[in-house]
Amino acid sequence: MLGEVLQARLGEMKAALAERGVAITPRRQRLLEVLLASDRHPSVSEIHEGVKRYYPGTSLATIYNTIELLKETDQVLEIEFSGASNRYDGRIPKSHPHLVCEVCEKVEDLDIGELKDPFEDISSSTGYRILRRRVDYYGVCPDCQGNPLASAPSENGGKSGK
Amino acid sequence: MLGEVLQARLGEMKAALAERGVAITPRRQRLLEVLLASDRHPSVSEIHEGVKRYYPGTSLATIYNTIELLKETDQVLEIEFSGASNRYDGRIPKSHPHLVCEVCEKVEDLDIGELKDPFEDISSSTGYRILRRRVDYYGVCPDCQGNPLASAPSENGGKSGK
DNA sequence: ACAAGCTTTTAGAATGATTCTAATTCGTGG
DNA sequence: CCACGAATTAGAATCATTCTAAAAGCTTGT
Repeated sequence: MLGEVLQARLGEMKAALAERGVAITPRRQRLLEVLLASDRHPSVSEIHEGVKRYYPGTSLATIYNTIELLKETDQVLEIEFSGASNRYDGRIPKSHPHLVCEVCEKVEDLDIGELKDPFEDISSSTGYRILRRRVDYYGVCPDCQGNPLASAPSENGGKSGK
Repeated sequence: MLGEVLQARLGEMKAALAERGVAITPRRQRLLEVLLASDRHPSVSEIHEGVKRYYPGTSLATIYNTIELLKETDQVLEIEFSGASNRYDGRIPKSHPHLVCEVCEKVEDLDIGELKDPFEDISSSTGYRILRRRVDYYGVCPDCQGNPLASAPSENGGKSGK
């Protein structure tokens, strides 16, 4: 179960998709729930695993397709990485800062009281039409500082080794 | 020719590499010059092209290898993209904000008077050891707002279509 | 000049995330 | 029950990046 804040988000996402003219199929419903259930900023393959637990035959392409729809409707925030899988935030789809551990690849929300969003300033001083912002801090989380391999997601110490 | 500020940077980069114990080979010298000569935040393949003009047989692997050395010595800032090539800033290797045009894939430095770098604050409030920061704004540059295809780097409108 | 032992470079294969394609299946309205 | 568009699938294709093994280049000591 999701809790009422997340239930509200689920409703928003479904409404946005419906508005866009696409069906909320069982797989998509499940995908949204998996996305919202985790605060880990899941990757496509983590979401795939979660959906497959209910709908075993589900193809990866379905996850990519639906994520694309969510991006188009501004219902998910994509956090891109070049050497590893992208990560997704369905709980808070608008730009906000993250903390990324380079050892265990954890991605956390960083709560700092609205750092004076200079969207408008930047837009007017540069002439750009600003669509989104990325503010992320990269480092080593407390858990990984003592035992660098303890929380590693794979046998190679956390580097995805694309 | 590079101008004296960039000459100084070139010297720093070479010193850092030498300190690290690697040779400044002709190819590497040229690579550094190519990297510094452009304010376009070149990709690996752009750098490759620039080096090949002087040393035609140069392999892509050499560029990747040397970029890796520069990263290890904090002499280049890597700006990662998941659906396109990474971009590199050799002129200002420490974290600083950028403006990214999603149409023509231009990457520009954004000069806003040091936005109160909260490295220490974040470090102490979260326990993370912060290594670097990413602050980038994504949008559409003035050139691309009128004629969306005019500045497209490829025939598909700027999407690299990985 | 030569050989040993290093670093650098190379070509090509391997990897892995993402996207594309064509075919199949599903669901709904008639 | 059928037709039609949307959703889904398996697998191929793409592309940046990394890896590997071999070849080439330097440097030092003789």
